[in-house]
Amino acid sequence: MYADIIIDIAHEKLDQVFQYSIPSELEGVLEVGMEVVVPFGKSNKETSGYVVGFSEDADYDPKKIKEVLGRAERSMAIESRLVALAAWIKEYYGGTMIQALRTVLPVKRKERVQKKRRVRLLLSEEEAKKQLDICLHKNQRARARLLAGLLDQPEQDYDLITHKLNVALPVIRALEERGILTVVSEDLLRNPVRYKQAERQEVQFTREQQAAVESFWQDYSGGVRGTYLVHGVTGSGKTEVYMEMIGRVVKTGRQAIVLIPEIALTYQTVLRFYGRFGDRVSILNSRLSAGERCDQIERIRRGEVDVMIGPRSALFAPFPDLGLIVVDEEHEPAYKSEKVPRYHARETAISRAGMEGASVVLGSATPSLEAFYQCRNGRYKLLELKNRAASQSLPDVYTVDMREELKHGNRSILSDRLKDMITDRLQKKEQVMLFLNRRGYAGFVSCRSCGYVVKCPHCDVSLSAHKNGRMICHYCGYEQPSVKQCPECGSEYIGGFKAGTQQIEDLVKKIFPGSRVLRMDLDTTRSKDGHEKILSAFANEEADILIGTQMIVKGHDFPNVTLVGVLAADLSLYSNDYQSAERTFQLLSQASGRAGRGRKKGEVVIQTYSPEHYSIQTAAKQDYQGFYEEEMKYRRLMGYPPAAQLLAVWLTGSDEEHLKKAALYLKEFTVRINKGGRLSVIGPSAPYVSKISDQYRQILYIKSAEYRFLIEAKNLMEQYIEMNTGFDSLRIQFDFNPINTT
DNA sequence: AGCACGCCGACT
DNA sequence: GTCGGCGTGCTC
Repeated sequence: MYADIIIDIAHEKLDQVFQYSIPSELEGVLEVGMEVVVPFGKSNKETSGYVVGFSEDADYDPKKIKEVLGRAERSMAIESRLVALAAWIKEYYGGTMIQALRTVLPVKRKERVQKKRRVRLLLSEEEAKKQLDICLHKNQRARARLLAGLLDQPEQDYDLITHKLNVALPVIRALEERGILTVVSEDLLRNPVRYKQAERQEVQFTREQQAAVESFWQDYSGGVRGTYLVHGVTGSGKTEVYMEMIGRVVKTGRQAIVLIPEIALTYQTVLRFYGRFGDRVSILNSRLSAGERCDQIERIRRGEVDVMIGPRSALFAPFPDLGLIVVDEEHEPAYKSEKVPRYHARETAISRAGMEGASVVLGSATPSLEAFYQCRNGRYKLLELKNRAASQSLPDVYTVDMREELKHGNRSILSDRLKDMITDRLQKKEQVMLFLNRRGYAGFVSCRSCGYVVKCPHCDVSLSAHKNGRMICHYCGYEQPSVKQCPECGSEYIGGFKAGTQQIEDLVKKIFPGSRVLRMDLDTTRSKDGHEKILSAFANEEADILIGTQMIVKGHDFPNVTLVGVLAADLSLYSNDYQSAERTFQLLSQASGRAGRGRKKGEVVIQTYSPEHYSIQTAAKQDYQGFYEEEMKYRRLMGYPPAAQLLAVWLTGSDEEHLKKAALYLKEFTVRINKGGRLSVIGPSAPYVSKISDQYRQILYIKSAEYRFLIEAKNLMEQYIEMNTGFDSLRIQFDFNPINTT
């Protein structure tokens, strides 16, 4: 029995597992995640490392394997628990242990950055020049380079010098001994987040809010830990509920993490938390510099922080006694990591909470099917907020059948009804949002006359039109030629959707001359703060109409918006993945939630070619349960999550033929290991984007009733890939219950 | 990262 | 020949 140990994740060259034998006194004592001391290198220097696993036999010359010396003196309990979480992530999502550790312990590498080292020249220019001559004379090239560099600029960054001048540590040390230069390390723990005094608004809880808090607190104070789903409509005051729960947990001396999708981390949200918890709140986000982030971690270590707010990565805040993790907007695809390990923050939060005796509170207006499914199973507890807190009423929603518009001879993107309503709002000096639903659009083909969409006969997802005139299913690889006529009604109005936000802007300006129009999409938000500028201009009523893609439906309340128009609601409905209906329901619900956030009542117009589709009908009625029931029927029938579990295996390589062959071999292997028909294998096939910068891609799907069978299959595939050199030139990644974010 | 090894030019 | 500096490669 050997222990697999990682020495130091800070350095890439040590980015591997080292095997050590276990002395008898440590047998049974060592656990995954434990910090140990081992002899390392030629001088057997005592170094600390983490146990990341165990193996029966040696992968290395057994004569050279050394023994673990013992447990680390001041082994930090928090880090051990995070390493254990990394081990769980590796097992659950695939990838290497090092990748998992990097995800979980990003702090380690920053410890050095904190002690920023600088090299300072101690001699005068004259003396230094003399030294430089001596060095040149003695042919000490590295020293000369260093001196010349310092003559240029007497004080420089240590890392900069070692990299740019290509000087190694011994050179610097030698000169330091001679009193020519000195290495200064400054400890810069900068001030924590700029704390602004925010007045705390006293809130009166609604009966629903109160009930949700008490239901949670009754369990928590009674020692019961669990997972809760707060299902609350937009404007129902979910944040207040979280803050009350957190406040009570913090009072017991434990800490809390609040996860939010990165884009939703607005200044306003943070201010509300500051208002309540003062400077015992900290934030982590991508806008903080590496140093600032490191300081926040240090503050956590010193016990100066009770509440950490941040995106996905904030989940790994090293709190000593974590009591609660809140995952707001739990359904957001941003919670799924797009890098290996492709972990899902919701599931990982639940796993961490389980390890540390904490509870988890999920929140959403449109819960993911996964989360609601667990409520139905009784694994999560459902807490409902059905009414808006400020007693605003929910908007009225109308659907417009665009097939009828075509019949009446209106071939424009805007329906007559929407045009009339926009005219009305312009007169009343109220504002309008037009939302073009382009999420997940992947070239599906539909009939504008009857709404028919060409689908894969095996997978029940829409086919993608490719430039070669063929239509392909990206799940199983089924292919057929493009259609010129609708197979259903024979109409020639069949094809892909072509209009973008630019065309809509032009059209709106033409139909409503004199109206002030703002457009928000990737083009107009490219500049720094472009996003914020457009939204605040619209909030200041500098424009009447805001046109945009899904980015306009998130956050920001515009009290004067009384009309929201959803154009082409179908675009996300027929994107070629199994979650398209769920995405559509979420987007339509969110878009509707933007209307009528002020005193005036809001209205929503949904334009669609498929008004009969359940995701559109239930979204119009704001009927989540109805949607859930219908969607689960489809997921059960097709064996998609959460009714079953799905594993995507991505293969990437530069040689297309070799890649395809390897994908087939891997498929055959999975068929061989499929004991008792627990797995069903689909593909391999080319994904919608089948080539990125000359790297071809293939994808293989494996379905199973239970997640653990997929983990088993993943582990066996990893072994198989490791053993067969044919896979060496390829990159293979596992993605459990994949989420399509394109 | 930190250490040893081995190459290569300079000098007793 | 030997000494010392500097690049390179390895660490279970």
